[in-house]
Amino acid sequence: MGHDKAEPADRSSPVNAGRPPSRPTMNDVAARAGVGLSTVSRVVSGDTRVSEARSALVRQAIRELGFRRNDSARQLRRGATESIGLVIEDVVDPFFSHLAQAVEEVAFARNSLLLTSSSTRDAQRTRRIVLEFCARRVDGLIITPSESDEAEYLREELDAGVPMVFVDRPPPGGIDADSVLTDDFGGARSGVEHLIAHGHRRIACFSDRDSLYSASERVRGYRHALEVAGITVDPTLIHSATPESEGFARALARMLAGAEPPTAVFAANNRSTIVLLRELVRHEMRPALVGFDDFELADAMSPGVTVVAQFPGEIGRIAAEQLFRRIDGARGPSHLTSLRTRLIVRGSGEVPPAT
Amino acid sequence: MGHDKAEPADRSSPVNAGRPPSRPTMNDVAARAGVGLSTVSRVVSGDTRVSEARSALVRQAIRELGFRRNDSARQLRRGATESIGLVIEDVVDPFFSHLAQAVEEVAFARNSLLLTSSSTRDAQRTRRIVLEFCARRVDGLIITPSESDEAEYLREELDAGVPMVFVDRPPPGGIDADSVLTDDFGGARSGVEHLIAHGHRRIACFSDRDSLYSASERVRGYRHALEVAGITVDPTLIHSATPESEGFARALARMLAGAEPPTAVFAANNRSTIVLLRELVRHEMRPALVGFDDFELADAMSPGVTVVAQFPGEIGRIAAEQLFRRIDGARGPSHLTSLRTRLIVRGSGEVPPAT
DNA sequence: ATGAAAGCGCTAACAT
DNA sequence: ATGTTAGCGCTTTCAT
Repeated sequence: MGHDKAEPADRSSPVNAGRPPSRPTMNDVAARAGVGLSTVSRVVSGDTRVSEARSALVRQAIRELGFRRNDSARQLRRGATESIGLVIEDVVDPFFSHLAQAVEEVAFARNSLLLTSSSTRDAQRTRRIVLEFCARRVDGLIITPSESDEAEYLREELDAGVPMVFVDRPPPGGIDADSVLTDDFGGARSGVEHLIAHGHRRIACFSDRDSLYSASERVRGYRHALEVAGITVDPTLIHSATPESEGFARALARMLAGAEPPTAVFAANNRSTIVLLRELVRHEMRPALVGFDDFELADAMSPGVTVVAQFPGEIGRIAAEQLFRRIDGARGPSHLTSLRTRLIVRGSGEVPPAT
Repeated sequence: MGHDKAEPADRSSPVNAGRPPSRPTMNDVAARAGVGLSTVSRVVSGDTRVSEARSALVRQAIRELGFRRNDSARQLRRGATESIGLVIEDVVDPFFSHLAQAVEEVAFARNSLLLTSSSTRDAQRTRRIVLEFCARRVDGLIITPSESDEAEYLREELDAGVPMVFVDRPPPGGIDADSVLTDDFGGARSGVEHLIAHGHRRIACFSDRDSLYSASERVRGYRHALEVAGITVDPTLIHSATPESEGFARALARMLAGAEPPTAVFAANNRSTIVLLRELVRHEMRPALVGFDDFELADAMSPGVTVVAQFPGEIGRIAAEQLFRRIDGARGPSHLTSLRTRLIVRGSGEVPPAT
């Protein structure tokens, strides 16, 4: 006696040794504990309407068998997965990892599992990830849309009842959904105004591809600040391309070697800032610099780097909370949340123009 | 005609407007296409043994209905989820985000979904995440064990047939499983030897809590390097605590203000390096510095920061590949993979001792 | 090539 | 308080 129980025949039999030993089910537990199936279900689900005696019996059997509820079955039956999906561009980018961290905290507190995947800025990949998440029947989605997202499949899923919140960029293709964004225009404007206030008139701008919402907004803010100050925008001082690309360093070198080199640089995103910092060290040049998006060690550089800080953690937290509100059934019109930036003065933005 | 099909009664009915409109199933598709259920299943699963005519019919119906296969049902039936779980400490830490990125790439290439959660170095949370992943029946797990992991539940899951690979630290509690680690001892030793070679004899060491495997290994490497060089280890020059803690900056200040201040500092992890860099800038002190683990902008500091680089991406890639080998049925004895570090010389480690 | 039917492991009525 | 039963939506024999 002791182990001649209702074990499925294939478990730990020599012939089957080492094969995926299909795990015990609630039925196995019920048999072992000598109770009904639903009693087991109740105990596992924390339903209180079970006598202490039977409950103990069940818990005992669970322990002996190493039972773990199969969530696939639970999800199928209940029609909800208690999970949400997050599509970001790149986990390695601190902006997105902070965003993801905040979303994870909210999800964790709600007992929801977070599925995160990186689109690597590839619209095809974004699409594949979103559809995969939907096939897994996530309760909702938080998405950083890729620049060229054709919105059709998103709209379909939205119509099918999957709540979505878009972050860092507005919903693509005029989709009507919640979104949480940084005030890119205002932030860029304030950063450039800061440089102007310190006497600069030749200010270069290094952004990202113009097809990216945030990139183009920031360039717009840059232009606006100049115009308001009565400074003519010089297009040769604007470089819009992926910071990782070859041309970036070359564009900088060209500007610095020009007839009227810029005395200040506005780096419109964290990767631009880093590339520029590296290049400026190499060239031993020290123009004034303001970066968009704060970064670790900005205060340990010499001089410290003045930045327009945005708040990725806040974006993530607000987006997740809004998403759960929708999941809980909130029906109102879609929200657009725009987050103010904050200028953090550290030294690099206050360097006066070289005379 | 046109929409009087076999729709479940509750879909898009006025009374139910806006409620989770339960999505169409394969049955709905079959009815609409006028074919059998299994034909739909075959088409969706890419089974070729379906006539082109019927296949087209099915795909048409799928499009019209916006059908997406319910993976919960599929998983339940098939007994596999095509997903793996990854438990890291903190997504925001570049070490872990690079690790996660590499795992994601391998999983993506295998059509497996990656579930990532952060333990925040909390053993309870680690446990909850692991059990959650197991309830979802992930095909396998990659785990950074928390320092105080009691290994029992891990062993149980392992015995239940869940493949596991441990990263950055060996399997806890003598569990017999694959692992992928950095050569922490050797790396620390080489970093400290580099400082010694540049004439330093008073070398401080800032590590993490000693209960962390990698932290204690690195301190061991530090001690070993000193001993081999015939330098007496001064315990007042060793600080082992979470870099985020209050005491860290104070410990540094105390050492620098001491009778025989260190002329060099060994920072045993990336967060220590960053905290130290910040503090040294504040104090305007420039002792020689070697950090363990490379970081962005290490080359843009002045001087550039010399580091013992480890390769989190490699760790992640190797761990994921090993995991999938196990998932595919590989049965051999467990592997321990140890990755060499590389010293990257940038300036801060070559500062001579102050005279 | 196609369809009918069984059943994966669970939850939620519905009995008792 | 407890047990019985009917599915959730899919895959997979097994017939045809």
